[in-house]
This record gives sequence, structure tokens and C-alpha cells, in this order.
Amino acid sequence: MIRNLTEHDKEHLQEALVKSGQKVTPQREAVFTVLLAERDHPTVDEVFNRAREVMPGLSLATVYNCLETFVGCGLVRQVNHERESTRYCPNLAPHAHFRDKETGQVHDIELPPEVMKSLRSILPPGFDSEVIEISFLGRAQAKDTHSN
Amino acid sequence: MIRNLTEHDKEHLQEALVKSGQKVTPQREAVFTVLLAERDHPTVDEVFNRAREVMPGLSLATVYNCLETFVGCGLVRQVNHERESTRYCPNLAPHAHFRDKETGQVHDIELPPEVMKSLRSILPPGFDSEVIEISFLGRAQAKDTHSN
DNA sequence: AACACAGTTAGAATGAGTCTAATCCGCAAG
DNA sequence: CTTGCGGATTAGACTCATTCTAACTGTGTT
Ligand SMILES: [Mn+2]
Ligand SMILES: [Mn+2]
Ligand SMILES: [Zn+2]
Ligand SMILES: [Zn+2]
Repeated sequence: MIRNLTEHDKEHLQEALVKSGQKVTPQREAVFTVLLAERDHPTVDEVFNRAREVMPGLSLATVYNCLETFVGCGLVRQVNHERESTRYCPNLAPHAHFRDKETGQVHDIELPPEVMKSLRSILPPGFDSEVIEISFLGRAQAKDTHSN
Repeated sequence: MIRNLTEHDKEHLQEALVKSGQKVTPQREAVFTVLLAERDHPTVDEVFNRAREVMPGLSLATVYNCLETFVGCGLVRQVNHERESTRYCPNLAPHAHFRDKETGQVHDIELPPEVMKSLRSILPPGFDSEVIEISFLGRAQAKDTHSN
């Protein structure tokens, strides 16, 4: 269920950490592995529980620390919906989030560059934005969790 | 500073409340007045402190209750940025929010219908969204708070 | 060996928001 | 009038995601 990191992902992790002056540790590898294994936007507690299966001594504080570190080096994004627990997303492509009101599931919605551009264009002169967050709330038709 | 409600706004409040089977009370009028007086997306505490100036006995619990009621009848919108305290906005036109990273101020950004449409169009078939939230984070050039 | 230092850890503290149970108040029936 | 009802208000207790603190670990350096 929680496969190990591919060489490629391992390098990605190491590069981002080292580039910002931080170390690769077993805990960070475990947490990153969890994030890549199931891209369902888990909460901190969900990450914690999944990671503990493979590293039983891991503490909740460390999961908070790792996730904060990852956000800091741009390895993952935080996802907030209203005031619910923060979720984490390793998808680095520009995308919006769709939250299913009934199931609570969060889905990635690809953001074409033209839409990004039209969004930026609504900012009046003088407004300069680094981050744009777009989130939908609604109902998504049930679909196979893995369609393969 | 905290002018009374215009007749028009009073009717707006009454209509929305009565339509959803709730009563106009002095507390609700006071809280609504505060929201309309300064459209700066105040937090609950800010609303509380402003409203107490005109109604000293008002309780924080009631401010929470009033704001929840208003959201329920569509009189105001909740505005969340990351995990900061929830803010409240009486602007009913479709708009996005821009948060200034330095000042913390929140500005309304008008959302043209064509942009709304292009946003809706990125949803894959099967996804049906009632609410879209768009928030920008960045820096806005200082401007007179009241330019009149 | 002693030190430096980042990372990890358990548990305490924080604080926005929610819940509870008592009281208030406007209104309608007796 | 008096009483009863139901929604609204209130103070304070409570929740719980997140942050903070201080001790400890592990690794590399002098
Ligand atoms: Mn779904
Ligand atoms: Mn500003
Ligand atoms: Zn995502
Ligand atoms: Zn607004």
C-alpha cells in the first residue's frame, strides 16, 4: 500500500530539502512517501496514522514539522476549505480544488493557463498577486476510486 | 462613525430574516449596522468591539449567533484566508478577495461574469459546483482608505 | 572525548469556534 | 393584567487543530 519512493521522487525530495539548507531524514522520507502514495489530500492526522504504520515511533509533532518544512521548500501545498483541518497536496501543477459536499473528498481540477491569465486580468492596477487559490464546493458524480 | 441603517438596508435585513422565519432584534440590527458601516471584512472580534460601542451589553456569543444567522439567510458571506480568523463581508455581488500580505487588509475584487463562466468551464463532466471561492494573496499599492 | 546543531519527541499551552444551560423578552391566550 | 410559549441572548465551559516548550537524539566536527 505504501510503496517506497522511486529514485526520481527521492531525488526530488533531496534536492528541495538541500536547496533550502535542510536535511533528509527518515521521518521526512516517511511523511513524503505517504503524501505521494495516496493523493487524496490527507489531513495531518491522516498522514500521521498512515506514516505510523511504517514508522511506529513517529510523533504527531514531527508530522507537523515535516509538512511545514515541505510547504516551505515548495514540495507540497496546503489546502484549506472553510475552517476544516488543513489538508496537504503534492500536486505541483497549477490546479484548483473541488470539495464534494457529501463525501468530503477533495479533487484536483486542472487550471489551464488561459484561465489563470483571465483571473490575473481582473486585478486592478496596483494589485500584485503571488498566490491564487480557487476552490469549488459542490457534488461530484461517484467514480471508481482507481479507474485502471 | 457607525451611522444608523438606511430605510433600504433595514428593509433588506428584515426581509431576509423574516423570509427565513427569524426575528429582527436590536442585537441583529447592531451587528448588521457594523457590517455595513465599514466594509473592511472584520473578524468576529472586530465586529464585537465595534458593536459594543453602541450596545455595551452585547455578548460575543450573540455576535457569533448573529453572523451565523446572516450567513444562513444570505445577508453576508464568510471569508477565510488560510487558517486565520473568519472574516465577514456584506458585499453580495460576485467577487473575489485579495489579501495584502503586509497590511493584512482584505480587498474586494469584482468578478466579471465572463470570468465566472470560464471558471465553471474547467470542471470536468460530473462535477457540479454551487460555490466558487477565489482568493489572491499579494501586495496592493497603498491607497487612501477613503478617496472622497 | 566534548561540542555544536539540526531534528525529533511528549506534553503543555493557545485560541477561534462551539456548546450548554440559565435567563430574557415580545406576544398571544386566558 | 397574569401566565405561558418559543425564539433570542448571555456567561462560561468546552473542544480540538495547531503551536510552543524544553528535553533528548544522532551525526558530524574540533
Ligand atoms: Mn467525489
Ligand atoms: Mn492594502
Ligand atoms: Zn491538490
Ligand atoms: Zn468581500
